[in-house]
Amino acid sequence: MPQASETKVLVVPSQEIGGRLRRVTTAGAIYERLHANIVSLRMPPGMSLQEKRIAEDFGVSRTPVREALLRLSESGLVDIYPQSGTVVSRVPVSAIPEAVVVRKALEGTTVETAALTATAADIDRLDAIIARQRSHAATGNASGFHEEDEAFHEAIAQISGYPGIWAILKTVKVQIDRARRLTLPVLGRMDNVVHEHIIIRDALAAHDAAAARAAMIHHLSAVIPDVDELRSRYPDYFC
Amino acid sequence: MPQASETKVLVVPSQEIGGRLRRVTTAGAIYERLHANIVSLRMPPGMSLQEKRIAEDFGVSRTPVREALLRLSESGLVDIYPQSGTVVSRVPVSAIPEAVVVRKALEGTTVETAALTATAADIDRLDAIIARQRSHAATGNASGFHEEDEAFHEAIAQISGYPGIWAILKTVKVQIDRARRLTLPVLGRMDNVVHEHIIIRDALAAHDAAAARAAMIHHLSAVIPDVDELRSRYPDYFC
DNA sequence: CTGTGATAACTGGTATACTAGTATGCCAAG
DNA sequence: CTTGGCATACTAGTATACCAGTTATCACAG
Repeated sequence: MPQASETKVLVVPSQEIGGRLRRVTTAGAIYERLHANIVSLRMPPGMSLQEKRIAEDFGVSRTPVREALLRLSESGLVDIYPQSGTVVSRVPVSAIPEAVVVRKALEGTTVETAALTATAADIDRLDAIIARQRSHAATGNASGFHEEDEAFHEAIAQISGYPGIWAILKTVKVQIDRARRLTLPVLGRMDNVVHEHIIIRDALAAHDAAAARAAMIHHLSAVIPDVDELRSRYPDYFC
Repeated sequence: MPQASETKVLVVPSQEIGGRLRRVTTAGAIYERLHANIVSLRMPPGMSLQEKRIAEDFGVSRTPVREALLRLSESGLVDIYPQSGTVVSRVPVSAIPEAVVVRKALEGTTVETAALTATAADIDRLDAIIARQRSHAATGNASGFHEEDEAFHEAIAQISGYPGIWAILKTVKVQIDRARRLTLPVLGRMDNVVHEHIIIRDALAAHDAAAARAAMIHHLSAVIPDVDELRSRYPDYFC
């Protein structure tokens, strides 16, 4: 029962320094936690959730828990059946290819634009991310690797001048990430990813929009999880 | 005070027949209403909202109102300042060009794919939509026209086999629509839209993916509101 | 043994009460 | 007249209580 790992009482920092003057809210903190648990599959698809139970685990009332669950349901990570129950959503198999298509369309555009506008400082930023990612690949730090992977793609969106596109991509990526988490991390794949990132970086540095787009499309095509195989191995996790 | 138009008590149908077994919830109904009011600018950007006030107007408690406002804040239509207040969000000017870019990228892809897969029945469906839209243009029915416009673009997403992409587009379109609502409806523009739709339809019928994409990109480029002009005319509505 | 219906034990939805930050305006001190 | 500080009247965030469906159970009739 994965939820048992949440028995510790939630601690909400009274103030968040992060530039924003926005207070960290209990509901938001719970959202973050549940979100992380679902994406990491510690709360697997199909797991039933109860507002009351979660509230007790976190040591808060049902209200903030409820708000967190509502947000998660908007993200498609939980399904709420009124008066009946709430479950961690199964990964909709149809969403996987769709998500890949969206990524190709959107990231193809951002990387193309970024190729035209990238400055030397931008390239330096990408190099720093790639360096960190390479070291994580060397030490087999999968979560750190994934973090820098996201940073790389987000950075390109920012360089392109369309940072809001990354927000869209994050919500789309989530389903892909859940499916990918089921495939055992292939160590060799990490090195490939780094290599593909470097190709993209080089195209950006050379201001070659077409090459950048092609490299990005290729990169995104290489990471499609084999849905059929996953579906047969974890039938309960998909729908 | 636009909110005065909401003094009538909210009526929640006890059951929704719409195929889904999902009960219509008070919070959902309030969300729909507020969403419509914001997009239609009956609640203009910058207007301050209060949970208590809205709850009284609808004749319900604060809870469902609060849930509706939380969903709206996720959609970027309201800004919630904890312990301070809630306002209808200003249209972020930077979001307009970004939204157009997203539409081009995503709809360029869907229309391209749809060109390859469209059946005769699909084309008939588009023709029906176009016919209705033309009649709305003739009678000057702006809201009906807009409805069919959305139906046209949604239909293409469905034909392409990526219906989920339309869900993304809806959330993106909302800011464009708010800005566009400020420009007086140009009657001539409606006829242009119908004409552009027909060009897209013809390309789909001919299974010409490249022409379809080009027609869609052109169509989407033609409807960009003049942000600078709007900004100077309605300074309070943008940020 | 099996199908069926009353019922009890859940679920999430809503209403209300309370807490704790925030903005505002008044008043006094300079 | 300006300005600093404090009292007050807000706001949204959270806790609790209650309501209305849904589902599972189990006794009982066939």
